[in-house]
Amino acid sequence: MTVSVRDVAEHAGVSVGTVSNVLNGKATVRPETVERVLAAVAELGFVRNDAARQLRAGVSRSIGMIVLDAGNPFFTGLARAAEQRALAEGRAVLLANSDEQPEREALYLDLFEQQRVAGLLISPVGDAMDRLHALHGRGTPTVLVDRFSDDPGFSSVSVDDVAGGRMAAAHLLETGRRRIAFVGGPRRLRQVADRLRGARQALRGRTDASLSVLPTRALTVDDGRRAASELLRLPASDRPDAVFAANDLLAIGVLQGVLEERRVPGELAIVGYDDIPFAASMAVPLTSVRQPYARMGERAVELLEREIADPSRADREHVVFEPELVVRASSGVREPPGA
Amino acid sequence: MTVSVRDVAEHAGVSVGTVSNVLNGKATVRPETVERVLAAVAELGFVRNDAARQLRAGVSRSIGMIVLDAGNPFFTGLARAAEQRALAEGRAVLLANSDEQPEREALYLDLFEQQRVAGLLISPVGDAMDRLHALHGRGTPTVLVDRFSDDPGFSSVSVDDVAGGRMAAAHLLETGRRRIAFVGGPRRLRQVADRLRGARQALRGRTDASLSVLPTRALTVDDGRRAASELLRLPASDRPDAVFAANDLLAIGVLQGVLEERRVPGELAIVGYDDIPFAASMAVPLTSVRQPYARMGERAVELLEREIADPSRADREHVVFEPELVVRASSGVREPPGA
DNA sequence: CGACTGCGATGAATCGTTTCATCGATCGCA
DNA sequence: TGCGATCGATGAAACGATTCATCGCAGTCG
Repeated sequence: MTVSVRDVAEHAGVSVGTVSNVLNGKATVRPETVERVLAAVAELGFVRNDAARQLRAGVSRSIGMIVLDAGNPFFTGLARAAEQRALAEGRAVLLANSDEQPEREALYLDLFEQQRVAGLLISPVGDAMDRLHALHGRGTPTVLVDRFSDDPGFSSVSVDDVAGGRMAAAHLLETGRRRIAFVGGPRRLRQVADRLRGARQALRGRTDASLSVLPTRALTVDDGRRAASELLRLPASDRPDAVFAANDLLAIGVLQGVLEERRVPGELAIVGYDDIPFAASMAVPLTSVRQPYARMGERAVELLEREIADPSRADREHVVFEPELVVRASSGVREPPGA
Repeated sequence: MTVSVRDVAEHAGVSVGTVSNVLNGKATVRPETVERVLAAVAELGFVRNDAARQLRAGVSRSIGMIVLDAGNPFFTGLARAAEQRALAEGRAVLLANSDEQPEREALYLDLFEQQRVAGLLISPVGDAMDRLHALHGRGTPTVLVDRFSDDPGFSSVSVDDVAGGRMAAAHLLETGRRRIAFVGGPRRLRQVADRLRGARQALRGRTDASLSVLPTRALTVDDGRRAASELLRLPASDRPDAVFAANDLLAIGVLQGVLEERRVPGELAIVGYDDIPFAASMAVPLTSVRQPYARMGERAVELLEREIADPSRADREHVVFEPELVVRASSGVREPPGA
């Protein structure tokens, strides 16, 4: 049924070892022999069996990447940059989506470890550190993405989410808002917890302002809509005058839900997080905290390559990027012309 | 270094065959033996080597999926639905992004074939049919996605893009537009060619209306912006009064580029394609042609499973979904309340 | 002329799992 | 008691590519 190196060898009148050498570009084969082998490969339609190769070689040439939400442009941008960088290194990136569910994350971790991927990039759901340690200890190079690792065992690439949260809340305070609602969840996601923490820091010591928390099940547009309808059901006296959403998808959902009944930004200012490409062109352009996702993806692959090349534990590195506040109309500030 | 079944067998005091039987849930093992083996597995931290398993079994349990643009919410939605459906079947989906580039597509086709994936879902870039035939002939079950196959060799799941294009253009004509510009490319993408063809059909026989074509390099927001600046550079007499964009990303780009200088929809109506979740909440909510991506993804996996189960060539099937026009403000029609 | 060198090519051993023919023990039944 | 059937368990063979010790041969040198 399947064509193997043995068939190719026979057809070309050489040994299997020679076929393998040709396939792998070893220098010790005479040009005319190379040609004969390649002709046989083409004629028989031979396709290398990667399982057999890997079995012998020990590891694959792919790296696995597990993101929290493949539907979020932030993560697809991150993945795209990582893929680009990895292809330059001759590696493919296999993308998996944990969907913020620990079970799905576990499933893909198993899959990737069984496949003996060369390395792993992951935005952990939150309680996966034990599993990751185990996997890491068994020899899978791992880099945490969008997650600062206090753990010296892992390299990581992250953005200072506490600072980002602080910037968002400070901006709202500066522009006169006093009743801020944080919309986001689940709390086990570090990103969510940190952004909330940052917002709390900005409020610290301010007796004239308050921060309430409206938890969501996930970070999606739908959850944002649901949050909006909850906000609208509140009696006017309890209603916030600003929303800080844990990411742009939520912010967009809130915007959609609130837009018909309430004036944004007049009565309700909105700030999101991630500055996804769509944020700028919303019905009310969204103020957001920008993360340099392209550089993050590249840097993550670079750290991973370094660990793959030398798994000695000496040189773990934690790269922390600074977020940047991008002010647009949704927070009630005139959009600067040309922005 | 690595722990193998042999080590587990030794540690549990059984044979390798028994370990394998336990691992695969074969019924012929005594419960207490099962327990002993599982204990050894846990204690030694054994992780099955998928390469070896596949080598023996012949094919993997994953299916490969190659999409044109992982940054497009339409494709991520499609992939997500496919993944959901495949997980129910006990299979993982490995997602790859051809980025509309034939070379990247070829690279991932090679990768997936070498990995002997159980099946393949693909939105081909356009000129890949020869390669696909070869791969298919060598035994990889394949289903074309978002691409009607005139080719009886492949099952396919698609939307009638010609009808979609017709609907979009007809809508613009009905609402009084006469100078329509089609923005999209590259033409080798069947989706682009078909939507344009549909638009042409709607214009057929109309001497009072015209359709010009503004080609783009790809289907991205950036290309849409570029197209917008080209449109704005035209002398007023040549300027179109409507744009039909080949997908929503382009349409959003056009909207962004045009918004400051020109009134949408007054002077320029815009219709997009895909109805991605962000379309409804744009600065000017986007009229678009909706595709049922979730059902498409599910159906594609179902067709693929059928072909995996029985690769006999009798029952290729071509599922064609009907698109649906969703009218919003960007085409100059009042958005119905509550929509 | 014989020993030596280096180039090309060889093919058996190897990776870790699954499969399957086989075996020993236990049990039921005549 | 003896025979076959059943249940659990065994372990060698097989999957297909890569590796590496080895070999034949031609050319070179002393």
